[in-house]
Amino acid sequence: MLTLKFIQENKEEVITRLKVKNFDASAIVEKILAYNDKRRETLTNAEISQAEMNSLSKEIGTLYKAGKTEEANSAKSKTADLKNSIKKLNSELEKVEELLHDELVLLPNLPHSSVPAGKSAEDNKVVKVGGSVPKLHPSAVPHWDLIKKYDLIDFDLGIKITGAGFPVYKGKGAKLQRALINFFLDEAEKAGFNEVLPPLLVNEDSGFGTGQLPDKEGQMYHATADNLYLIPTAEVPVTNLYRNVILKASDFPVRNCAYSACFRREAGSWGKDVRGLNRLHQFDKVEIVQITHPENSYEALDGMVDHVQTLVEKLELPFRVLRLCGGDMSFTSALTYDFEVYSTAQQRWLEVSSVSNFENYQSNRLKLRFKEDGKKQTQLAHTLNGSALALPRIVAALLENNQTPEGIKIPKVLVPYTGFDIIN
RNA sequence: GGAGAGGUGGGAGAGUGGCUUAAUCCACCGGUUUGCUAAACCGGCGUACGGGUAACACUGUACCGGGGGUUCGAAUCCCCCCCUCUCCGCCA
Repeated sequence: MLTLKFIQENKEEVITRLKVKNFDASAIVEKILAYNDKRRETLTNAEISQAEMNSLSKEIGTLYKAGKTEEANSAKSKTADLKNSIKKLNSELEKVEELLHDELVLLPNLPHSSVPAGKSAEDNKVVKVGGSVPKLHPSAVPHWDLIKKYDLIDFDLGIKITGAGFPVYKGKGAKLQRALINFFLDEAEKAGFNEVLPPLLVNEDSGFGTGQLPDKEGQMYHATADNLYLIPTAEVPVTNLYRNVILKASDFPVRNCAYSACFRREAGSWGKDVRGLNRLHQFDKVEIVQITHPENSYEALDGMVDHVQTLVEKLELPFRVLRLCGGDMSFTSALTYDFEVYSTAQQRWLEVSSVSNFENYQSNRLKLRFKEDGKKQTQLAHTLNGSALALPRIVAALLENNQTPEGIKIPKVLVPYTGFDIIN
C-alpha cells in the first residue's frame, strides 16, 4: 500500500507516475483524499466527546468517594447523550476508515523513474546480454524429450499420484535438483545472505503482508480445514518474519536466503508455453530477501542483480536481463529486473528470476519499520526480493544447451554437487 | 482428539471495578561521579491515529491475545473466538 501521507502530499505525482503502469489513479486518489478528510473530522469529534466522557467519569468516581451521592447521580444523567453520540461517531468512523482502506489497496506501487512505459512484455528493455548460445548437434531435442530419454523426470507418475504439473524427479534428475539447491544456497551465503528454512504453509496475515491476499487468492493452494495457504514463493514466509517489527537502523541490511518448494495453482494457464518444465504447480526455488534503509534500496537491488548474474554465468547459460516496463510489472513492485536464459532447443527465452524493489509498499502492509539511532519516530523500511534461482527452467536450459550425442554435460561448478559430470 | 493452566510494555512480573498516569525488577539510553572499567546515584525509556509546530516541545484519543457486552467508569466482571504451555492419546 502507498502511505496516506505520501498520497496527500504528492497527489499529482501519484497520478502521473501510475500512468507508466497504465493505471488511471485520479478517481481513486480523489476518493482517498475525500474519505481522509471525513475520517479526520469524525475522529476529532469522537475524541472530543470521549475526552469529555472520561473527565465526567472521573468526576463521578470522586463524588461517590466523597459520599456526595446526589451530585454523582445528577452527573450520571448527563452521560447518556454523550454516550450515544460517541457510539454514533465511532461507527461512522469505522465505516469511513473501511471505505478509505478499500480504496487504498486499489493503488499499485509507483514505478521507479527508470521504468520504461509500455503495455506488455515486448516493451521490456534489455539492459544486459551475456554468455553465448551453443551450436547444438542436428538431432538436438527439447528438454521434455531429454527427460524421457534419460529417465530424469516422470510427469505421468506425478499425474497418477497428484495431478498435472507435479513432476516426479528420478535418479540423476533428482540428484540434479538437490545439487542446484545446494549450489544456490552456498552462493547466496557467500554473498552475505543468511539461510532460513521456513514453513511451507502460512496464515492469512502473512498472505496479506506480502500482497498475495486478498488480490491473488486464487493463485494459492488453500488448506481450508486450517485456513492455511501453501506458499507460492519463500518470499512470503521470509519477508513475514519481519512483519510488525521495528528494526534499528544499525540492523541494516537484513539479508536472508531460503530454499523452498513453491506451489502455484496457475489457474487459467495452458498451451505450448507450459509444456514440460516451463510451468509447474510445484517447483523448487532459492529466494533472496533483503530489507534496507530507504536510501540504500536501489544499491541493494543492483547487488542482487549482480548476484543472480554470477549464478547464470557460473552455470554457463546464455542470459539476458530485462528492465520490466510499467505494463509488465507486478502490482507491488517499484522496479523489477527479469533474468531470462536461452533455451536453445525451444529457441526461446525462459524467465528464471525476477528481482524487485518494493520500496515501502510491502512494509506499509507488513508494518515493518525502523528507527534511526536516537530518534523517536519510526519509518518504513524498504523490502526487496529475487529468485536466485528457480529450478525448473534452469534445468530445462541446462539439459537442452548441454546436450551432446554422448549425453548431457554438467557445468563444472555443479559437478562437486552432483557427483557426476554427464547424464547418459 | 481429550483434560487442565495460562496470554499484561523489549524481557521477567504485580495488579479482582475509580488513589493505575499499569507497580517493581532486568535490559537499554542519557547524565553525575571516576585515571580506565565496574559500581552507585539521578533522569529517561512503547505503538498508532488526531491537534499543534519550520522542526521540536506540548497535547487529545485508543491499545493489557482478538472481537462483542455490562457499567457513569473495565487489564479487572460476562459471552464468543484465537493462540501458547503441561499431561494424555495418536504419530515421523
